[in-house]
Amino acid sequence: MAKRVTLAEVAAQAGVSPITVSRALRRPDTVQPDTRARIDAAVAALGYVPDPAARALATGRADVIGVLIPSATNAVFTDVLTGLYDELSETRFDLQYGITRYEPATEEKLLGVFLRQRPAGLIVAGIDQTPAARRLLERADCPVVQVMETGPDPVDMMVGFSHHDAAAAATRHLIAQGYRNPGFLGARMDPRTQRRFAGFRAEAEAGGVFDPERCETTPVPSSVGGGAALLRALMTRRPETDAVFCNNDDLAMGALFEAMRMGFPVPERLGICGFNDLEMMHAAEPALTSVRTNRFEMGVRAARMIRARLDGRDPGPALIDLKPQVQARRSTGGPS
Amino acid sequence: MAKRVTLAEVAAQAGVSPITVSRALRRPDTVQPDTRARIDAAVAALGYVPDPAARALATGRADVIGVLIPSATNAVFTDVLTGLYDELSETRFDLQYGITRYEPATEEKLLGVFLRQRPAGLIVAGIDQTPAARRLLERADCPVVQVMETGPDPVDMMVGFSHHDAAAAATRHLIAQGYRNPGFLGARMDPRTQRRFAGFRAEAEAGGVFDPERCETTPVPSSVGGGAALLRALMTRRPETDAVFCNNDDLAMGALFEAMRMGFPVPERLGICGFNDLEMMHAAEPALTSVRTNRFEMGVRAARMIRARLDGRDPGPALIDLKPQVQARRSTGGPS
DNA sequence: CTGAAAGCGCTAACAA
DNA sequence: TTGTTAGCGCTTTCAG
Repeated sequence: MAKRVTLAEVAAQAGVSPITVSRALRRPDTVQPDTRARIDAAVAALGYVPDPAARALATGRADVIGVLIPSATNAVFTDVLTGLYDELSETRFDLQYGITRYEPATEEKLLGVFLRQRPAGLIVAGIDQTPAARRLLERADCPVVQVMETGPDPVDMMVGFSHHDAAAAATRHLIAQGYRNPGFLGARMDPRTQRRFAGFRAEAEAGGVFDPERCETTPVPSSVGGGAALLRALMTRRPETDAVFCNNDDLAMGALFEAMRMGFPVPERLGICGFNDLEMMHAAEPALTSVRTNRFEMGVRAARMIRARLDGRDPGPALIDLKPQVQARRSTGGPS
Repeated sequence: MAKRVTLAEVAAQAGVSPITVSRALRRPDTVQPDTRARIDAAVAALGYVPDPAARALATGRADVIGVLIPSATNAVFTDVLTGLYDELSETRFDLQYGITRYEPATEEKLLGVFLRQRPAGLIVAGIDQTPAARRLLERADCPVVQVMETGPDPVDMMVGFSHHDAAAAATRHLIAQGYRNPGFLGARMDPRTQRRFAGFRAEAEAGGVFDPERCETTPVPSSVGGGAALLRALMTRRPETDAVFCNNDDLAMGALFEAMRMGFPVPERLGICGFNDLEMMHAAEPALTSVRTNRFEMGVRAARMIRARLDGRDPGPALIDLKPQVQARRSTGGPS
C-alpha cells in the first residue's frame, strides 16, 4: 500500500506552491515552461496521480460522463458504448454506465445516482424518460445527449434516427419486392418497438396490405428462440403470410430457422427482414435483409457533442439524424 | 439548478450535529431511534443526497466496485455483468466498468484509473494480467476477484472454470458421438482461446484423432462471418474433417451456415460444437451443441464474495469452480 | 505568472 | 449516544 502521493509533495519537490502544480497539470500553458518542466519531473519522479474525489469535491464537478442504457447484453446498445469509448478513452473523462433494464423507475433512480456526482455530461438512450426523469435531465447543468432515436423537443442534444421511418422503409422494401401479405414479429414491445410497429403499420396500410391478424407480438424480451416461436404461431394462424418484418435481428434469425423447420423456402415462400443489421445477418444462409442502424457512429457523435460543449467549442447541430439504410439481401429476394 | 443540500443543513433542520446525521445514514443502529426519526424526516423534507466525492475524500475509499472486462460487445462478458448487477444493485456500491479490448496494456492503464479512486473492490476477467497489473492487484488493498477462469495462484479470490477442461469435455463428446476426424475453429486466439485449443488438442491426441492440419485459426475477432470463412477454408483443405469444435458460438453459427452452403448435412456429414451456449444455439436448425458456461452465476458469485469480505463476513472458499456442461444437441448427433 | 487563504462536504478520532 | 475538532487533496477566489 504505497501511500498516496499528494499535490503538496509534488509542489515541495518542485519548489513551487501546490496551486502552481495544480495549474501546470490542468492548463500547462498558464505556467512558465521551465516551472512546468520542474513540475513534470517531480510528478514523474514521485509517480503522482491526482485524486479524482478531491478534485470533484473542490470543483463541484466530476470528470465522469454518465451513460444510461436499457441493457448491457443487447448488442444494439453495446455498439453505442464502443463508439463512446473510442471517442472518450484518451480524454480526462471516465464513462460510467447505468443499466435501466427498460424500467423507467430504474432509469430515474440511476439518474439520481449519476446526478449527485455532478457529472460532466450525460448520455441517455431514447426519448421515453418519465416526466420526473426528464425534469432531472433538464436541470442537470451539464450537456445531455439522447441517443438511439430522434424525436420532438430534445432535452438538450440528440443523435439517433426515427424508428418509425426506418421500419416504414423496411416495409416499403418488402412491398417493392413483391410481397403482398406481410406480417410483423415483435417482442418486449417497449416504446421504441412500438414506434417501429407503427412505421410498419403505416406503410403497410398505405400499400393496402396491412392485416392486424398478421402481427404476432409478445411482451417477453427478444431472442432467437422467441422469434422461432412467433413465426410458428403466425404461420399457423395466417398461412397466407408471405413475409415478416421482424422487430430485430434475433427474431429474424429465429424466424429463419423456424421457416427451415416448417419447410418454407426463404425468400420464395417467406421473405424475412430484420432490424439493426448485426454482423450475423450477412453470414446467414440465406443472407438476411436488415435495417442498418449506425450505432457505433451514434456513440462517436454523442461523445463529440459533449466534448465540444465541455471545451466551449461549437457542438454543431443539436439534433443529428443518422438515417438507417435497408440492407437488402437474399432473404427478401421476392416471392417465387 | 437546485443547489446541493448538505449534511449540515439536514443537521440544522433536525436539531443535531452533522456527524450524527452522518452516523444515522451509515449505521442507523448507532443513533437513538427518535433522533433517527427526526433525521430521516429532515432528509426527506430537504431531499438530501450524499455527495460521493466528499465521502470518498473523507474516508479515503470510494463505494465503487471496478470491473475490468475485455469487451462490452461480447455476450460472454455482459452476462457476467448482469450477474454482478443483480447482486449489487440494491447495495451502496456502484459498479464502474473498464473495457480492456483484450489489450494487456489497456488493462494496466485502466487498473490505474480505478485504483486511484481507491475502489471498494475489483473484479477482473481472466488470469492473464501482465506482471505489472498483477502487482497492482496484489497491492490493491481491496477484495479482488478474477472471474471467467480458474488457475493456479489467484491474486485473491477467483470464480470461473478451466477452459482447457471444458474444451476437452466437448472434444470427448465429439469422439464419443463417433466423429473420427475432428477439427478446430478458432479466432482472436487470446490466451483463453489458446487454453481451449490446448484442451481440444490434448483430448484429440488422447483419442488418437488429432491432426494439426485440421485446425483453422485467425487472429481477428470472432464473428459469424468469420466462422463461415474458417469452415470453408478447413473443409477445402481437409475435406475428410467430419466435425468441428468451434472456439465459440459465433463461429459455430457461421460454420453451420457455411455447411449449408457447401451442402454438408449437419450432423451426418459434419458435426458442429460451439462454446458458451448462447441462447441462439438451441433455436438453430439443427440445434447446435455447445458448452454451457455459467456466466451469470459467475457474476453473482463474484459480487457475493466481495460483499462478504466488505461486510466482514466469511466469503467462503477463495476459489469457486463453476464447471461447465456439454449441452448435446442435434448438431453433434453423430456421423451417418 | 505565481502564491496565500479558505473551503468544497463529509467523516475519523477523540471527547463528553 | 452525541458532539468537537480536524482534516481528506484539491481548487477557487483574490492578491501580488
